[in-house]
Amino acid sequence: MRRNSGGDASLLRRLNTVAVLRVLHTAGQLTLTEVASRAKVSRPTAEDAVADLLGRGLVRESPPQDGPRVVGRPARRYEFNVDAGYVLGVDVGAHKILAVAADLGGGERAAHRVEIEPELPAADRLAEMRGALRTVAAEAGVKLSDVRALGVGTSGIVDTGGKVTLSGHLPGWTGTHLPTELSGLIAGKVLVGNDSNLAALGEHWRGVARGVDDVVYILAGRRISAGILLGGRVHTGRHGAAGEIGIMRSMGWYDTARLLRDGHASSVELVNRLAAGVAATVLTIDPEVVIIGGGLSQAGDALIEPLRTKLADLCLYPVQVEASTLADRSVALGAVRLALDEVEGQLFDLG
Amino acid sequence: MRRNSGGDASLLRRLNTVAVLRVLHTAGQLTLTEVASRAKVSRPTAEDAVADLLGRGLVRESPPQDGPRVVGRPARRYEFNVDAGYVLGVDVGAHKILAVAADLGGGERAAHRVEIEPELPAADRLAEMRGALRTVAAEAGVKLSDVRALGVGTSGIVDTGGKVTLSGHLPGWTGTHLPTELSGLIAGKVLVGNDSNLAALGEHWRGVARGVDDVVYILAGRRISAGILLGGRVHTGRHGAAGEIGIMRSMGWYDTARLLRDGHASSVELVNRLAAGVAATVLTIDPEVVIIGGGLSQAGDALIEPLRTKLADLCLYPVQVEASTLADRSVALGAVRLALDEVEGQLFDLG
DNA sequence: ATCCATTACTTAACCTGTTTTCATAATTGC
DNA sequence: GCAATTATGAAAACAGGTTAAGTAATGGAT
Repeated sequence: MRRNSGGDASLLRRLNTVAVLRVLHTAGQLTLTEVASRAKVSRPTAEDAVADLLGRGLVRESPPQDGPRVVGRPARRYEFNVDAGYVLGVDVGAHKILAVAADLGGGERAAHRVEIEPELPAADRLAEMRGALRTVAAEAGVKLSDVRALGVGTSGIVDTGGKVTLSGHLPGWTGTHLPTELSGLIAGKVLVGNDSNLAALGEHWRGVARGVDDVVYILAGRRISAGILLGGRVHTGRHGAAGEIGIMRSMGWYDTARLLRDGHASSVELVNRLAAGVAATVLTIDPEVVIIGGGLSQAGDALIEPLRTKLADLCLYPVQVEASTLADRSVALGAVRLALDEVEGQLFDLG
Repeated sequence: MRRNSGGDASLLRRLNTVAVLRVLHTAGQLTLTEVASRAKVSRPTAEDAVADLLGRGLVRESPPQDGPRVVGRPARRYEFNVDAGYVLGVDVGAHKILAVAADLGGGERAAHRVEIEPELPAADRLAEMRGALRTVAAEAGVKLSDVRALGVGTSGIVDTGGKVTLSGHLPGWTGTHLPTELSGLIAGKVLVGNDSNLAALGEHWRGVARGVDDVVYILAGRRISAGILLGGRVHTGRHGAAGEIGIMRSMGWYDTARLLRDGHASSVELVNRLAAGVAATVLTIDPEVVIIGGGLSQAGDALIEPLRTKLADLCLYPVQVEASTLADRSVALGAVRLALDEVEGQLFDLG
């Protein structure tokens, strides 16, 4: 909200209205008196703002409380209207498409999963994706015109405009401009993110990284990449390629993955190579927590424990290492969160 | 400036005053009409704000223009008062202490350099530092009571509170809490940063990274570490250890440095090992530019050119590689910038 | 030297929005 | 039914910003 220009009284009104909305968004149901005190405005101002927000459908009156009555005239209660709009999030991977619908409060309304073939051409993949999004919206009872933003998580490298500039293993996927392909579907904006970055965002929101703002998420499977959250925000880098540590020579992940597939690699060697790559990232970023996700994370403590030990040896400071708790839903949830961030930015940054 | 509470008309006044100050800070000399139009307030409001800022000494009237006169009543011109306060920056290293004094406009007023012995005990090093700061202030004609902030750059790992939690080669330096040691000296706040981070900040401000917001600065000498700027802000990490890539096993910098000292390492091997370490950081961060500084950077193009080639080979995207242009002044300048950021934050975030 | 065009400065009236204050409404407990 | 308590609503007071009109200072033309 870094304004570098001034304003008149109408700015003040917008500021106060946003402050009231914010208060109602973070707290649950509140009386006008509570709203006024939390937003640090007088009661009449709070009343004005709430009336305004009611008119715009962003706030609604809560049903009467059934709790123990107290003395005095009972106050009306108001709450953020989570049905003021909806967002969709979708994870499009090699083997599956997972779409999730949520309300503006972040409440999940529906999820829909489609299994697909890795070899599926880009056009068909896109068609499946559109179908999954339509289905999940229908299941949630959400009209696509009420969808305020759509988050998309995809493997590969995504530039700031939402174009997939490099995808190693999805046929024809490189060069796909996802906002163009999907913008006709919904009313709102389309936001695209790299899968490991969105997985990090998902774990930050609903998973093991709740409350932790500096996070590295390691997506470990056939390939390996890292998703990076700094200050709670996704770090994408100049080309959107931040965290693409899989091609690091010294790490030898390609070789390891090949050996692993052929059954030649011992788990000790696997852990050592994984640890070397993770250490490079941890030493660079110095995060608070490292989350292990992707196919390899299904190994559970058998992988995590030795990795912890090895990492403690390689790094300057011990770093918390955790397994993903959202399994293969983390990317889709991160996509939802990306969409929610966009909508909340619109709601809170002006009026 | 993320306010989550509202306000009354007095907030509006503070907002407008800050907007006017900002306009005057970024532009040079402006007439009231220009101020009003740039700050998007009416002329009387701009006049009020300027009068207020004049009273607080943050703005001053400019001397009459000597340019070609135009028709009409000549306007008075106002400018940000760079003498409203001063900042100091100091780089304390193994071999030297470099202190710089600057005004609030970032103009350098004096610099003072002291050569010291690497073995100097911490107490003596602190004493030399205080002396250098007093000297540079005196040379600049600045009273220490007018110093609004002091930035300190030191090698080693610095936590968020400004304590040196780990310093490998300065005797007794580990555990030094620099704000405590130096706060009696000046009126303002003491801010501490790691040397490579501040070097990155310095290059961003006055060096080769001007206008580039995602920067990795490689401090390469006996030891190696990286300073990281993301979105123009220093990234320190959880423990302040972000960029401490020197201990990375796969990189073998320790060995290389030893071989180098003994004359056994070829420059090819040196470049290869350096490139491996830098690539690990570049792949993780995906910065726009990599700056090579420290002792090794004196090799100039003989180092930079092969490094560019090797990095292009190791990384996914070609990254711009440049030699530091500030030589051994980058840390001190970064320390000045750190102090200026603090002061500007105070000036602009409220009134 | 005087007057005019031009631009800057100053002041007063008006508007928007917030706060304070006071009166009124709705509920519980006796 | 009445007192105590708490919420609601309306009016007056206040602060700050904008618009608009008048005043001051300068260069150039006559």
